[in-house]
Amino acid sequence: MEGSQPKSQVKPRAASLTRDPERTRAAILRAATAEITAKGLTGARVDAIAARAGVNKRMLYHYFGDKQGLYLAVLEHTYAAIRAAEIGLNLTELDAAAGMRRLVLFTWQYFIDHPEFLSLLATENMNRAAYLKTSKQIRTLHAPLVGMIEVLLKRGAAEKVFRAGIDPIELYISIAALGFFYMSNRHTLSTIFGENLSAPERLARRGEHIVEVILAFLKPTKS
Amino acid sequence: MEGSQPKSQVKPRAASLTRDPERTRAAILRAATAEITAKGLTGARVDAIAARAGVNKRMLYHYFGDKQGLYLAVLEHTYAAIRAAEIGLNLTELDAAAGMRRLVLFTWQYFIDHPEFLSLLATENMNRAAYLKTSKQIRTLHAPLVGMIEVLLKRGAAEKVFRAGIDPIELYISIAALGFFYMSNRHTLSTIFGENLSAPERLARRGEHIVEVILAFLKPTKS
DNA sequence: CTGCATAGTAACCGTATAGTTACTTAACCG
DNA sequence: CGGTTAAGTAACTATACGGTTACTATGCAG
Repeated sequence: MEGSQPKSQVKPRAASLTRDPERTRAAILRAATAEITAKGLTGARVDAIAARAGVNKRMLYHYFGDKQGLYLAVLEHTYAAIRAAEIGLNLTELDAAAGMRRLVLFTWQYFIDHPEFLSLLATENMNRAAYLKTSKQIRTLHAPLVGMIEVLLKRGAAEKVFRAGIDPIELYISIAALGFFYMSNRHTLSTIFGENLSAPERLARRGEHIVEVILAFLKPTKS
Repeated sequence: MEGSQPKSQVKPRAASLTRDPERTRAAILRAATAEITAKGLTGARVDAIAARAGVNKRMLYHYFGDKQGLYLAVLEHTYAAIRAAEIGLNLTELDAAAGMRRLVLFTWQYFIDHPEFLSLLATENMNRAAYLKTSKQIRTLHAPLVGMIEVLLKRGAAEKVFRAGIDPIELYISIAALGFFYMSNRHTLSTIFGENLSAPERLARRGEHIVEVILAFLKPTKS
């Protein structure tokens, strides 16, 4: 352990000193995501991002132009990540109700696992979606869950286990809302109610609650 | 209109030049609320707040200590306002289902009318509720809607129009979530879906959707 | 009617911050 | 292998920003 290896000193510090644009770019993006989602766009400091990434500040400007360009890259990267995860969801083997349950729980779990996505959306909505509107990339990334919901609704209606005439976008918003609000506002809610809403058992309970609410809404009225 | 009144010139400019601590304080608070809810705490500029309020910047420090003190005052004032509105809600004359409908629509309408409340909560959650936790005032301001929901749930269960065993806090969070998320994320959602979610008819439709979702969840299962 | 506390003004200040300049060094291509 | 391009560094800069200093004016208590 304490011995030095005089033999193979060809590139002892190569891994960290060798130039590697992709790694540097990725490190900046990671650091920026952490800093911006923790402090917001205006609260984030470019010096802090550079320090966190372990790169010279100049590199942020080299790769991303300016702070706003970096923010846009973070936004696009984060949206691309959730879209990719959504596309990985396969519901074809399940019946309509089980498929809907899986879709709802998938969404809920994604929010639990990716608080940075919630923070970033909050930040971008404070900006009135100004950056999102400029991103052609994100606007071509259609939300696949809406399409999946549409299919489930049709199948469910055919199987007579769901009501007909439900708007998939309205439903998608509700599924997202029930999880998003709980997670994104967990700090104020926990304070107001004097309960720790982030406790694992509380999160599991919330997931079941959301499923119940959505399935109750979809259930045909026996009249 | 154009004539001057030479008679009563005792205090011609009195209203704007006379000292008036309460009015000045209120003007600062109003301006700070607008600036902070538009830009966030870190994005808000004390010079902008002073200019908007039409007062000397020094006065912000005179009345509120520093920027953080001003933010806390905005937070407390905004929470006090919603609590006051909630207390004004009277559901005693309605049956359980009608009462629940009114409570849900009241919450929804409050979010529509008070976007500053939504922005401020988003900002405070980015702060991980750090300021809320320091405010004894807000923490003594219990959410009255939870109590009202509890009463409605009991009455509804007795009338056999609601299921039994529903947690009022979980339900409160869901009622808030279905409206809050839609409004607070309306900019990104409108962009993604290419629809204007802020259109009045869309808001009305959303209100009815939320009522439907909540009442379906409360409905007893005929099994 | 005066003097003292408080409301209010204007100019100022230190520093934090986004962004730049001027330069060096590695890598790759012909 | 040499030279052009891109990756990377260090030091710097202009300014925006939160906060302060030093002062003036008002109004009310005694």
